[in-house]
Parts: sequence; C-alpha cells; structure tokens
Amino acid sequence: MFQALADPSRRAMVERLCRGPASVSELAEPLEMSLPAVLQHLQLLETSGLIKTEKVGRVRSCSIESKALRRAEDWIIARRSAWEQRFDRLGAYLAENEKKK
Amino acid sequence: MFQALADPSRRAMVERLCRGPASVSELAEPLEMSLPAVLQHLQLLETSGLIKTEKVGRVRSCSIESKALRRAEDWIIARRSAWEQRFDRLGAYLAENEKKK
DNA sequence: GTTATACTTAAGTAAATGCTTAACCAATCG
DNA sequence: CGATTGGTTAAGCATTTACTTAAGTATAAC
Repeated sequence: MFQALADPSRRAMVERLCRGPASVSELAEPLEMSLPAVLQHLQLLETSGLIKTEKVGRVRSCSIESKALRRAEDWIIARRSAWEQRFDRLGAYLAENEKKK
Repeated sequence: MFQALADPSRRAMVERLCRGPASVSELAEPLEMSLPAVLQHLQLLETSGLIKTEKVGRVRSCSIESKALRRAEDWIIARRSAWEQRFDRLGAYLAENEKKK
C-alpha cells in the first residue's frame, strides 16, 4: 500500500480521484505516458485497495477507496504516537531527575 | 518518502526507532539479512529524511526524524479531506434535489 | 454495417531495487 | 601491539518496476 503510494504518477492519480471519479483517459490526460502504462498503475492501485473501478459500457470509471488511505494514515499515527509517548517519558524522567537535584 | 516507507524491512526499522534510538547492529538483529543490506536501507531512510544518524566512536546511533513522518501524514490527511469535502458537497446537492421534488 | 472510441493484452526492454559476498577501516579490549 | 568488534565500501547479480510499441476487443456513433 505504501508501495502503491511510492510512485509520483500514482500519487497524482490518487490526488485526482480525491476530487471525484474519473475515466481511464481522464486520468491519463495530464500524465505524459501511454495508456497501457496508466492501466498498469491503475491495476496496482486497485489490487492495493486504494481505488476501485467499474466498467460501464466502454468506459471504466475509477474512484478512491478512502478506507485504504485511512489505514496508511493509521500506521503513521501509530508510529508518531509511539515516538511522542517515548518523548513524554523522557521528559518525565528528566523532570524527575531535576527534582532529585 | 513514501518510496522509503514502501519496503517492509524499512518500515520495521522505523517502527523500531519509534521506540527509541538504536545502533546499526541492533536494527539489523531482527532482520534476516546481511549488515551491508541494512546499511543500504539505512542510507535510503536517511536521505529520505525519515531518520538521522550520528557516529560516536565506532557505533552509529540512529533515531527517527518525526517531522518527515508528519509530512507523510499531512499528505494523506489533505487527500482524505479533499475526498470528504466532495462527499459533503454531494450530500448537500442530493438534499437540495430532495427539496425541489 | 462500417468506423471511431475507449480501453485491453501481450511482449519486450532499460533502469532501479534489494540483496549478496569479499575485502577493508577504525575504535576498543586484553 | 595484536585481536576483536562494529561498521563500511565495492562489485556483482537476480528481480522487480515502469515503461514502450503493436495488435487486439468491445461498445457506441453514424
């Protein structure tokens, strides 16, 4: 999932899709690459759970799956809070030592 | 930066460092790979800004740089809120149409 | 029913990744 | 001093990644 967000083109697609659903060629338009390349990114994004796509007639409509984005956020928040807790304990320890002085 | 978080071994290192600083070999210990491999991951993490390292005597001490983690979080939050805003506007639009009916 | 559109598949390739081993330095320790 | 510990450099290698072009297929428009 972080793997999926690692590529700038894929992040651009996710940014675009956060402003609403889009077709494959709409997503491809701002990107300087061939359609098959876009397709490959799209497939990766879909198997990573970040987006979902549905084919209606001959156009495939893509939209983000916000749950996945949330999971990435949760991982980072968990790390940050672990770090901050440690920082707090360190602060408490230092304060304790200050008292003893 | 998401690139740096894309690899499981690197994420494991970040998780470990969120519980406090560690030496290179301490970081390597739970990982089933050679020391040079760990070094390479470490260098990538450092150039991505996620960690910082300092050599004291012959041991290199590594610690996380929480600002970088925060930047990743910010990106995700920005996307999520863009998505949620869109969702709200859609809701308002649907409510509006309901009134007109 | 032909033609254009919107993808899709397949196959190939160049560069980046994630390792490895072997050899090498520089601080300790005895 | 000599050996050990903790890390570092260099080189090589197998995979994976991020594309490409060429050749489909299926729906929609005319």
